[in-house]
Amino acid sequence: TSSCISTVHLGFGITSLPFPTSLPFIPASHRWEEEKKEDGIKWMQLEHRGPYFVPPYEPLPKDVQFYYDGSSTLELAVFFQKMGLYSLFQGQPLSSLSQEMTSEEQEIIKDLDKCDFGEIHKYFVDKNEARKALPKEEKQKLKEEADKIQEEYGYCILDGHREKIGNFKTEPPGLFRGRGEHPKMGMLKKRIMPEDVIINCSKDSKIPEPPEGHKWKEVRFDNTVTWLASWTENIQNTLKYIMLNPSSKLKGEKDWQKYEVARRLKDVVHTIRAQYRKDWKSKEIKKRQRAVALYFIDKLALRAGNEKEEGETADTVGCCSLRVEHIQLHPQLDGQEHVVEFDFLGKDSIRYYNKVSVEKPVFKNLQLFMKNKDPSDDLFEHLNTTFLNKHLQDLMDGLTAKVFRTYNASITLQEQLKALTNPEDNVAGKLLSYNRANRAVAILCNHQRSIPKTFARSMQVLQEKIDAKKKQVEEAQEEVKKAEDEFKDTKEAKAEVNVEKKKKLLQRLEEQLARMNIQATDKEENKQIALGTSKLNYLDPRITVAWCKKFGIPIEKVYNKTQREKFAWAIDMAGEDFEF
DNA sequence: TATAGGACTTAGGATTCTGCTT
DNA sequence: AAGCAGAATCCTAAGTCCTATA
Repeated sequence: TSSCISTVHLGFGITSLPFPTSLPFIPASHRWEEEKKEDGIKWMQLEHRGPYFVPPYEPLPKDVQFYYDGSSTLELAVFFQKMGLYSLFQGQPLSSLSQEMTSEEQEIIKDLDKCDFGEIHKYFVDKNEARKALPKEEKQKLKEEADKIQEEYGYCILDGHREKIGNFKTEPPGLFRGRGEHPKMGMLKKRIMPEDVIINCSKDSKIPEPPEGHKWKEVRFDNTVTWLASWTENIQNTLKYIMLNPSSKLKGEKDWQKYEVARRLKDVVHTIRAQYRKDWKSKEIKKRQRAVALYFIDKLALRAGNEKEEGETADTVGCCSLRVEHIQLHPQLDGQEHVVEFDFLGKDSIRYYNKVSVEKPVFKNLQLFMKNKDPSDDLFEHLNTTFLNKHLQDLMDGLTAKVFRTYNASITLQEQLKALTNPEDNVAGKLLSYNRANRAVAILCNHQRSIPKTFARSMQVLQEKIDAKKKQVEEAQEEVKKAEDEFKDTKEAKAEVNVEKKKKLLQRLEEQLARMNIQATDKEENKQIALGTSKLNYLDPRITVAWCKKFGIPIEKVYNKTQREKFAWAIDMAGEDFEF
């Protein structure tokens, strides 16, 4: 049941949603008039230039050779070294690659260890160096050329407005790099040709021209979807799309709608929690499994966990697809009762590791679900995301498993901001509180990043600065003492002034040291946590906007240009008393 | 009811840019 | 001018959830 978009003229062109928001929206400007759209209709006019095709393969100069015991050059060899994947394939069979080689090549190339990419590698390293060393004017020229492409292909017209496109370039051919232990790692991703591409636009628009001598696979006029072009990629045989940038009205509206659904969950979440607690004792095992899974999704912000085709992707799971081997039960652990230890790979093969004390019925149910099962058996064998989401839909219109993540993330930010922000703090102190609130959410959602390569070094630099500052503080302390002694001896006014002066200096240095220590703590706490994902996808931007307004923080301190563009709707809409 | 296909959001890593220090 | 670190941006994989079909 998709929501119908009705028409109310809102400031920067966001049409209103079918459900009311708690705050009146005061239009900042009337940029355009909207026509009412029917249910499921996404646009009335769509015009664009089609995708920008990445430059064709450039053969290597004759003197740059790929060697295999003897010698031969092929495009594949270039991908190999260019993507730095060679080492991943050493000692492995060439099965996925052999289909890309000519039979002649297959006859020759049997063993990757005998492949010599040295010259090709050097060629690209040199080329890269040369590019970096280019004079300023040359670099400027390249920049202008890129800007021109962006200008020509990077925008479309949607319902009379020029909108930025998110990804207007076709993906270049290369070796597929999946995340984690991906069975298709290293397969050749084919070049996208115009003949592969479906164009979507409006009938009466200027239909994009395919590149000289080529044809589109199809041109269609489907205004029930938002994509501009699509093609099927050859690795997983799935569709890829060209879509609008998050700054666009279409995406902004959708984003707003997402948070409104999450806010509606806020009103009923207590009922839902009462319901699943009741269901823990249901006679039907299926209901019990659903209730325990929902508890995890709510409490731990786990993803739904759809089934995946085995052997096609890395072995990762979400809530419904958890297996017995992914949890361990501890009746007692570290002074806590009913502890569940989670250890599994989630989206992007990011490890989820957590020890959680759960309510007793949950623990008992888990023991029941695990009884007489192998480690590789499903924990919730009667459950899947369809069944769970159907149930959620009955509990609230538009409710699905992922709404809990949005809801819990946003409500956590709001609560944490309330708890952590000290009105007496300066801007830097308040921003630290904001980051901490943001971090609480990132931890909840398990948004991780690899520790930056430069982390240890930059931490060391900071530590050295702290040590130096400590020394300064100590010296200043001695200075104060010296000055005090002198004053005691002489009782001169000049000496008294000096004491005050030294004390002030000491105080300033101590403050600087405290700030540095905070910075170091912040850095350390943040090294493995990615704040960006929650900020961009889970936190209702109106909470942030309201917080900024309330405490006089300039919005640029928390949102960069791109983020301000994406959240333009919220910046216009939210007052300081906005409540999620 | 199961499955496949389709459309869309969410995700972390790689690359590029920026602004500072040396 | 070069070198660097951190921020911003780009890239595209990997999820969710819906609909159509058998």
